[in-house]
Amino acid sequence: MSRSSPQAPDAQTDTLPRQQRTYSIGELARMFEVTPRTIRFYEQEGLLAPTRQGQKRIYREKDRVRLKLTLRGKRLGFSLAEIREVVMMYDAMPDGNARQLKRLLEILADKRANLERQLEDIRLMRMEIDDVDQRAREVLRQLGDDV
Amino acid sequence: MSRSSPQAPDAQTDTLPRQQRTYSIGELARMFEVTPRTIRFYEQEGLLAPTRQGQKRIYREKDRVRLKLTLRGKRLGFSLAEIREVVMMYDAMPDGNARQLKRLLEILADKRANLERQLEDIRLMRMEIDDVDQRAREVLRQLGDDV
DNA sequence: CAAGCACTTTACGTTAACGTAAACCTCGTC
DNA sequence: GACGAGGTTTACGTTAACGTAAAGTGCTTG
Repeated sequence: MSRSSPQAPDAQTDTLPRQQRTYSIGELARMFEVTPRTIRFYEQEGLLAPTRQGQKRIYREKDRVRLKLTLRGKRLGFSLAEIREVVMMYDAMPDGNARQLKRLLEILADKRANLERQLEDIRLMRMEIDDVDQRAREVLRQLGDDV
Repeated sequence: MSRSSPQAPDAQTDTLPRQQRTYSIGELARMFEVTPRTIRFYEQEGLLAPTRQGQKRIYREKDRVRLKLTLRGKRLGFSLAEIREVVMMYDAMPDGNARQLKRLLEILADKRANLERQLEDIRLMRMEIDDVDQRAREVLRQLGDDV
């Protein structure tokens, strides 16, 4: 699997097949509308593992994807610890022992259950919002006659 | 709309039409699997407004529903501030002026958009979970041949 | 009446997830 | 060679959402 690293260190801009593209912290931050601080924090929490070029962080596709997944998880209300749990086990999978793998399956089932409940919650909350919306429009309409 | 309050202050147990039932803080806490502290905190944050009987808090149906909605909102990752915003405006609706109502509609649209994005997030995350699950089972199967 | 619940208030503690500030490199460029 | 744009580390600050502990109230039950 180890591919000989290309010796051209610089000269990348646009024509790269995306698998080899790299990103600076600022780039990623703009892409996902977060601050660099957030990205560094996620690294510190073990969610990202960029390489270095001198002292600067270099992010690969893998890191970008991880960041995306992390932010998605956050939007769904997962804690960074929960997210890390899955992500790290995913990485440890190839050489994972059976116990670890079964544990992973458990966690996944758990997350899935969580998602299902969220779906139901969304359904219910939608209905309530629609309801409130209706009423508000009603009142507005009647107010309109007055104005 | 004002119904004369029934004079029997005690003697309630089971036969009440649920609209008149009241709850203690402990009851509610058990019902929703939260601590009394949480419920008091929500009151302090303006999400609940129980009446008092002496110094004890008395919760009505309305409070129970609010608590339910609040917890649902929390499961979806909303902050208490966001939840309060909607809940309070909902209460202020009947005599709401047009500006307030339009603001409410804005907020609702916002929440709705949020929910839609969450739906998409859930869809994607489900797929990824399914994927990881698949792989894990694969590895487990091959490991099974070995064991 | 002592004991035990269930409740109360007050107040300080804790955790997660960053924000913010200061002080320092390291380029390209004017 | 000063400087501005990006990057770095270190470290303290902040906010939300409660937890936890202490000390008191009020009822009812042995």
